[in-house]
This record gives sequence, C-alpha cells and structure tokens, in this order.
Amino acid sequence: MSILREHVSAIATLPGRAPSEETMTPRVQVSREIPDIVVRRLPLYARALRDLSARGIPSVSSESLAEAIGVTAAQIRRDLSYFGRFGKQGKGYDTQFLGETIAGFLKIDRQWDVALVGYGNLGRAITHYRGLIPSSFTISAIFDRKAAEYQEHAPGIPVHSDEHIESEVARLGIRIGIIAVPAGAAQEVTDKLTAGGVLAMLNYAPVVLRVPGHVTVREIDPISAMQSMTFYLPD
Amino acid sequence: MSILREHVSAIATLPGRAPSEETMTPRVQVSREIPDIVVRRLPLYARALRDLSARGIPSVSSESLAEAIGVTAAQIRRDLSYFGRFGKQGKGYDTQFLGETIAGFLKIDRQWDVALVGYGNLGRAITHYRGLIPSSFTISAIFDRKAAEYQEHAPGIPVHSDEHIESEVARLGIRIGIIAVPAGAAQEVTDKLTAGGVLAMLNYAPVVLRVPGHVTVREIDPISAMQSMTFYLPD
DNA sequence: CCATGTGAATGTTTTCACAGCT
DNA sequence: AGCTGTGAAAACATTCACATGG
Repeated sequence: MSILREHVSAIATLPGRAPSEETMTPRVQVSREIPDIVVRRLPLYARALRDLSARGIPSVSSESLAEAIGVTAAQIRRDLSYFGRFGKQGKGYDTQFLGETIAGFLKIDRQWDVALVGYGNLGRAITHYRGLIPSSFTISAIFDRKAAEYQEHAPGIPVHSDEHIESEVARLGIRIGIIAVPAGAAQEVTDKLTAGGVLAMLNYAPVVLRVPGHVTVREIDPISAMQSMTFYLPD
Repeated sequence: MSILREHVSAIATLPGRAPSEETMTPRVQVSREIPDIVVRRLPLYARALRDLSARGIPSVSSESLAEAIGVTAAQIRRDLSYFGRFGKQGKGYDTQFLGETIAGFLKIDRQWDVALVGYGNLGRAITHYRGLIPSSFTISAIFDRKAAEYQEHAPGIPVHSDEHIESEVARLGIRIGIIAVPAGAAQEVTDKLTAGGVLAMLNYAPVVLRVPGHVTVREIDPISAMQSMTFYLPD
C-alpha cells in the first residue's frame, strides 16, 4: 500500500526530469526504486484501465492490455511488479481495481490546484481545455505580465501579474505549475514558482529550465518533436 | 556542476515511434543505424548552436554546449559521432557550421508544409503560434469536421471538411500532419492522412494511433506528463 | 489449461577514461 | 594544454521463457 516514491535519476533533455536523489530525504523506504520511465507509463495504464472498466470489462490480461496500449505484455507485467502483485493467474487483472490502484500510486485520485503562467494563445487554450479537470487538475491561478489586459477573458479564474506569483502560489499552497510564456521569460517565472513552493512544472517554453533537485520538470516541445520526425522523411 | 541535474535516461516506448525497420527503404541513408533517441536530441543541439551562433560565439566545446543544453559532454560527443567528426581537438566545434550541418541531417534546412486536423481551441492555438514558421513548418491546410463554421477564422489558410483530407493532402504533397481532434476521431483522421501520403504525425489526442510501419508518430501528451509528476509530490 | 511474476538473457544507452591530434 | 572521438565498461531497460498457482 505504502508505495513511497523513490526517485531515479533523471532526464536531462528530452522528456523531463524527475526529482534528483541528492536533495531527497533518505526516509523510511518501503519500496524498491521505481525507474522514472516506468512512472511515465503509469498514466497510460491508468487511462486504458479506466476505459476498459467504463466499458464494463471486468478483467484483462497483460496480453490484451498491451495490445490496447501499444506496448508488450512483458513490459506491463514487469512495470507492475515494481509496485506489487495485482493479477490472478489464469485470469488477468481486475480492471477497476488495478486502475484505481495505479491512480492511487500516481496520486491522481484527488484534485490538484495548478498555477498557469502565461495567458497568451497557448495559455488560453490550456485554460479552456476541459480534459484537464477529469484528469485531476484544476487551474486555480493564472499569471501574466499583462494581467489587467486579460483579466476579463479568464473564466472565473483570477489573473494576477507576475510579481504576485510567489506570494499567491504560496498562499494557495499550489504545487504544480504550467509554464506557457515565451522562452525569454521562462527561467524567471520558474524561479518565482519555485520560490512559492511549486514542486512540479510542465514547461512549454523551448528552454532548459534550471531547477533545484527536488523539483520535477517535464518538457512539452512539439517543435523538437516535429523536427526530429523530418529526419525520417524522404527529401 | 550546477543544480541542474545531469543524467540521462532513455525513453523507449513512451513518446512516439520512429518508422520501424521492416518497412524502411534500405537506401544509402545513415539513418538506419542511428538510434531514435539520438535523433530526438538533435533539435536541441541545433537550437542551442543556432543561438550561440546568433550571439556571435564562433566555437564551443562539448563541455559548454552540454552545460547550455543540460546533458553531458560525453553524450554530445557520442551522439555526434554517429554522423561523423565535426570538432577540432583542443578547440571544439564551429557553432555555425555544426548548427547548419545538424539542421541538414534533420532536413529542417527547408520549409515543410503541414496539414492540421482539428480547428478547435487547440488547433487555433497551433495555427497562431508564430514559432512554427522559423522552425521549418508552415500550416498549409486545415481540416475540421465543421469546416464551414470556422472558415472565417483561419488566417489565409483554407479550411476543408474532413472528407477532403486524403485528396487535398495528396494534391499538395503534404508529408506532415498534426492531429488536434478529440480522442474519438483521431484514428479515423490518421487513416485519412496516411491514405493521402502523410509520413509523419504529431498527435495531440490521448490515444494510441495505429499506423503503417513507415509512418512516424510523436505523441504530445501533457496530461500524462502531469499525471506522472504527481507521483513524486508529497501528499 | 491460462496467465502472472520474475530470474536470466539480451539489447540499448550512457558514462568512463584516455589515446591522439591541434 | 585542451578537447575530440571512441573502445570498453557500466548502467539501464526490455524481452524471454518458465515455474508456479488459480
């Protein structure tokens, strides 16, 4: 039950960084160390299992779950084995139970407040994306250099200017930030979020963010993704 | 080293698929032997080198390039070694030359037409994102189930209905698609793009797309990214 | 039987460390 | 003296294959 989060090293470039060991408190450690790459697959499992469960399918084998997700069955079994034993031999996994269990590990069985910084085109698209809420996240504060200008547009969410990032984030106890500002402003904004106590950041800006070791960063970089695909295109 | 955590881990099955070997044309290309994970880092190198070059810095060591990007120097040297020998011992790399060379490998030294499918909030944000063009991509055709409704909004780019995806994409010779439709429509749209000759797709829908082996897919999945970060948060 | 969970094997990616060139 | 490029080693990740249990 008590899967204590354990942190692995991390990624430098591509897909984000998990919190690094050095700054972690070496607390009572119940579980084996879970590779970040496994942690990054858990949301896919959770999603597939929720879907199956919603479709009234009570159990599923690693084989057919793998088929649905596009990974191998062995990988699913191995990944799950980091957390415990959830299957029944000859039967498979209980979709609802496993789905909820994984959601618990991910801590997405609750709602998280999120601070969004940058209310331009991208920030607005994120705000209006209704898929956020069912996935456990609520944008509770928006920040923009030109707060006054955008105030009216935000749907019931207060828009503050950048100077209030630290104080507001701290006041609300927000742990998650989304960075949707231009590259040049990203590091500054990151520092303010960190100062306010944010521990996880989704970064849309095409820059490498410098963060303390206990902060997790994941990069969303569609441009890099596209540029790496053209490599495979014929001339 | 700084607070920036350096260590790298791989991302195997998570964030997209390179074209599979079986269906690749075994041409003269270097590409077959180059790990996809290396290819996915090249855009970061290209970006950093372009910036350095623009700032008038004529040469750079793997050490300081690494520091700027947030990877290790050894990794940069190893990655580059897949393509050739570009450095001068005792000196480093010529920023402009190496930047242009990598851009050449990635084929981002030219402009690519892109088909965008889905013109909702997300699609519009993508369309208005001006960072696309300098990065080599031009949205040349937009498709939406409700084409007529949105026609007026698109800035000089024709908006077609979904039935015309195959024919238009084929007519314009478009090789790259962006999928910005709801999950339920993603596979259908993908099939139409594939039928029209698209070979690379950026997928924003939270679904596993089934594509022929010669098609590259990269997933953009901010929700999964956020959900994998909450794992590391304290309760 | 069927399908899990896991040691062992294999494959991949990163890092070390240094010979060799400028 | 400084820094690349690369064999060799280490670390990491995936897959195989099967003993085990419902």
